[in-house]
Amino acid sequence: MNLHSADPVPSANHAHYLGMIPLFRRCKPEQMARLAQHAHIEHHPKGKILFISGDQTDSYFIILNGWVKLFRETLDGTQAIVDILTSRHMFGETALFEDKISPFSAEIVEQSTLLRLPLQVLENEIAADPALALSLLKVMAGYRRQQDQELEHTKIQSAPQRIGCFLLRLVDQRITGPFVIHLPYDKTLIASRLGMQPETFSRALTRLKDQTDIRIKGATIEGDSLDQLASFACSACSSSFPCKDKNC
Amino acid sequence: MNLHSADPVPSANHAHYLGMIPLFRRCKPEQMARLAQHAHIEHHPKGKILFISGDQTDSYFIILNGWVKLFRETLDGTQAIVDILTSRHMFGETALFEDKISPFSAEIVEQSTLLRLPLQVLENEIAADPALALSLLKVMAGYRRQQDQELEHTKIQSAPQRIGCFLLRLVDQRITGPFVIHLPYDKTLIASRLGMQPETFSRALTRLKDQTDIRIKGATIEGDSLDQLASFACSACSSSFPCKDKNC
DNA sequence: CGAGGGTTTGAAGTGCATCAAATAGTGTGG
DNA sequence: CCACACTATTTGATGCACTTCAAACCCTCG
Repeated sequence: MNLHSADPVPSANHAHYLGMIPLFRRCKPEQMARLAQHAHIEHHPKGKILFISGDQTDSYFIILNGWVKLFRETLDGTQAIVDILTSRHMFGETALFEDKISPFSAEIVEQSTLLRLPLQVLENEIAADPALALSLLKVMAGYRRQQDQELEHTKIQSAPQRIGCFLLRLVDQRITGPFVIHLPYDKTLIASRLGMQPETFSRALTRLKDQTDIRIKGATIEGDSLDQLASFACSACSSSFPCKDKNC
Repeated sequence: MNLHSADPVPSANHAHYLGMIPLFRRCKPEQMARLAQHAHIEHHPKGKILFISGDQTDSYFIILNGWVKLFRETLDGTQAIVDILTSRHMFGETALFEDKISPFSAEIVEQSTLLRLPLQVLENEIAADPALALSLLKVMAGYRRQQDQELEHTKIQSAPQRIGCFLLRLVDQRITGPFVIHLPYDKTLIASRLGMQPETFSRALTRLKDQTDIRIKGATIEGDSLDQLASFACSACSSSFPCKDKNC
């Protein structure tokens, strides 16, 4: 397996990908071209560490496909997962405001294709374009709200409720009829994403099944309506269902 | 007690306060004057609710003195405390990126003097001045890192460790000799700030005392060196002591 | 088929929450 | 200055949720 392969296609072609993420949605074509000017595509195998918390870094990334885990770890090796991201998510841009030091580590958890972009160019564009700065501010405010809710959840939701909330974020919450959910990655990884042990996850999922009407077959979960799931999961949440922005 | 008293002094005099907070430290005098143009000073008694999560809001605040609690609550009344702030802290500016809806509630926990400022003016200045936008981005990145660490702490630190970490944030971490710490507010409030019950706080503080060399007399805590406290509290933390920016 | 990782189940332990009650501390009016 | 009321804090007893350790099971893939 190749650890990293660069794509020879000219950078201008990569600008197209930038339009997929919220931060750059309103950029003008020439600005996108500048932002993408030194971009290149990278393929990474499962397990690859992109960078370590505390590292100096010059790049930020957009995920074209695959899954990436952001985490921090203590001296004794315990991991605290910051987030797990997939297609159309961006990461690493935070380093721009931390003296180019990344506040977390990043690891590929499913074989992934990434677009690597230079922080320097982003910095220049932000300094010159208040609209882009405002856009990034909005994105950061969103991160913050998401984190707020996560904190709230770990404090006041039970393990089964956190799982229910996690499941709700995997589907289109507007659908009213039957639904099918495919767990996007390992149950073990979901468990640590939710801050619990694999054993706890397994048992909590069983409890969730008993208390709602969902059915579980391996990594597939289905049910006849989201209502029961939502009322179970969201009863200990300050925001109401359906959750804005898929953050329960 | 008066619920709210406006100050008659012209707004230009208030610009001086803006220089105290990181966001505005580098602003030019005329920009500060514009930012402060509709500011006014408010005095609020303990218990006063400034605004409720979900409220439309037009103002942000700078605390001149006192203590303010930011929190969210669920349908059943459980509170999740977002932060507790004092002099030289700013709050409420997040609403700018959330359609002027505040994502949390704010309550005065100790009689406070606040400077109330209009969001609209801040919005205008940011849109016109990339340097100010960058400054706000830096502030927001700081919030994010702080939250990240808080999340990590609630997940992997024990109650006594969280208290130790909280204490370390109250002192100048560079001092090497004996130290004295005064708890800034109610133990009950500290407990909920740290996401635990008052009873748990009391017991955890006792356990912390047993495992380190600190001495406790009411709201005063002292010891001969921070080392032992730090090595106890920070062993389950991804950042190392002394903690950058007083965030252990 | 057999090896190995992911997942589940069982049993026991730990830490925090909860309920209840005692104690300390603070401010009040007499 | 004292007694009282009220709140903050501590202590005790008990319960529950999650963790930990151990082992079984299952599923995939060579």
